[in-house]
Amino acid sequence: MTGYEQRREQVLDGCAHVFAEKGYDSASIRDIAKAVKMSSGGLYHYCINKQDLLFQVCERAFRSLTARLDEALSSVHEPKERLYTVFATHLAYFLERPHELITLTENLSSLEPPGSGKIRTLQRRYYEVVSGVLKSFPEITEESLRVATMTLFGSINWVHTWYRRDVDGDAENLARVMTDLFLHGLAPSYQYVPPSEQETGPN
Amino acid sequence: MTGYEQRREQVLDGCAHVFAEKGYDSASIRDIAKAVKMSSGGLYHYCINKQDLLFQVCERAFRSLTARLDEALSSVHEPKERLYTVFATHLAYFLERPHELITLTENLSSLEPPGSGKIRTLQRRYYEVVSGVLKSFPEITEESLRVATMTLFGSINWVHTWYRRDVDGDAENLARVMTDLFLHGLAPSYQYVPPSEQETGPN
DNA sequence: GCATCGATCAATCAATCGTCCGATTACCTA
DNA sequence: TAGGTAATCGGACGATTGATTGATCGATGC
Repeated sequence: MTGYEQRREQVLDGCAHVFAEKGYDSASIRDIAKAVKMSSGGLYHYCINKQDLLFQVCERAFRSLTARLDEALSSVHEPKERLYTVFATHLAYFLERPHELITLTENLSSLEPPGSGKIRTLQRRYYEVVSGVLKSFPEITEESLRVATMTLFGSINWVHTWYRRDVDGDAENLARVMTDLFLHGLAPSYQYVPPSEQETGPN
Repeated sequence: MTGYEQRREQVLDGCAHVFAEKGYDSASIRDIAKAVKMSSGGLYHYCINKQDLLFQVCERAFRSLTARLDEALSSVHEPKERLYTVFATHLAYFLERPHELITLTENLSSLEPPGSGKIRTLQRRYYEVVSGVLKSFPEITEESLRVATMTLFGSINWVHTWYRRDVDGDAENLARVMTDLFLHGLAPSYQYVPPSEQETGPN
């Protein structure tokens, strides 16, 4: 990796930090420059504008996250273990580089075309992989697959708002509890029936 | 309700719209003024500053959401039905006033003291109610209660990023699918055991 | 019909924004 | 050490920000 590329990595690290803590819109170029110990003008040797910085952060994060998941899933074939792998890989990445995933979940809506389109492609690919893992469970219906996948993403992407290392343990522990919740549910032996159907439906 | 209070409601509605669509930071006072058909100066008859507008939107949303959930839960006592009530109430509110809940989930981090503290109190109260519903399930352990509650919130608060009325149906349908997922899970008859424990643990 | 008062307006303030640019430094090669 | 390129700096630009002001509008009470 050249010196330029190394410095660029540092710049993107600083961007992720600032974006995650202040939000893209209220993070100024001068904030970022200060975080990477550079003048605001000097930043423009590593991007074409502020939008491009957000794009580069998101792209790098999505690519490395996807690469890790592909690698981890390649050696796991049992459905339940694959589900655990999804949780564990994503959560481990979050604990390792929280600012990147926070930027991804909190500031992706600030990304404008054409960058937003490219990121959406990476996002869709990640979705397909996770959705494929869920599809291997026989209980999943075509109707519930979409909701289940989105529910899983919601669960994972919300972690950064409440996670505390001293209370919630490491990624493996969290992944175990969440996997268990997704496999069992709260009351595995009962089927919920809305009140309007309770006279005729099973309970 | 006085004329002033009516106009104030309209102002807050407009704020919620603009905050939800542009985000608090990049929403300017002029954007809000245009949305409520008023000059930027005139807005300051209904707030002390821009922060106060965000606070008022969040407070109003949290109070009415909590009131609805309290009311709905007061006549439901069976655990599974109470869980469904949580989903249905929250999702119905989202479909009815999406901009308010989007503002709540996307822009709460832009709220500064002292307003943020007051909102956090309302938030905690809402958490306690939902957590209480989950606690009534015998399968819930003390360790998993926190994770389960936060997972539930993550699932619900993520809906605004993917929901499409034509694909995903109304609030009752969505609540039914999500309740089912939380009760059953994906593979209710199996218990997940991490690979490292597979030699000795049950499977 | 006059006075009063809350509501709203256009105009404006200093501050900060993203971006750009010429000057300057740092570093590598010959 | 000389020369050239890449990296960085500090200051400047016009535009926009949140906020404030005095003037004006319209309804209400007397």
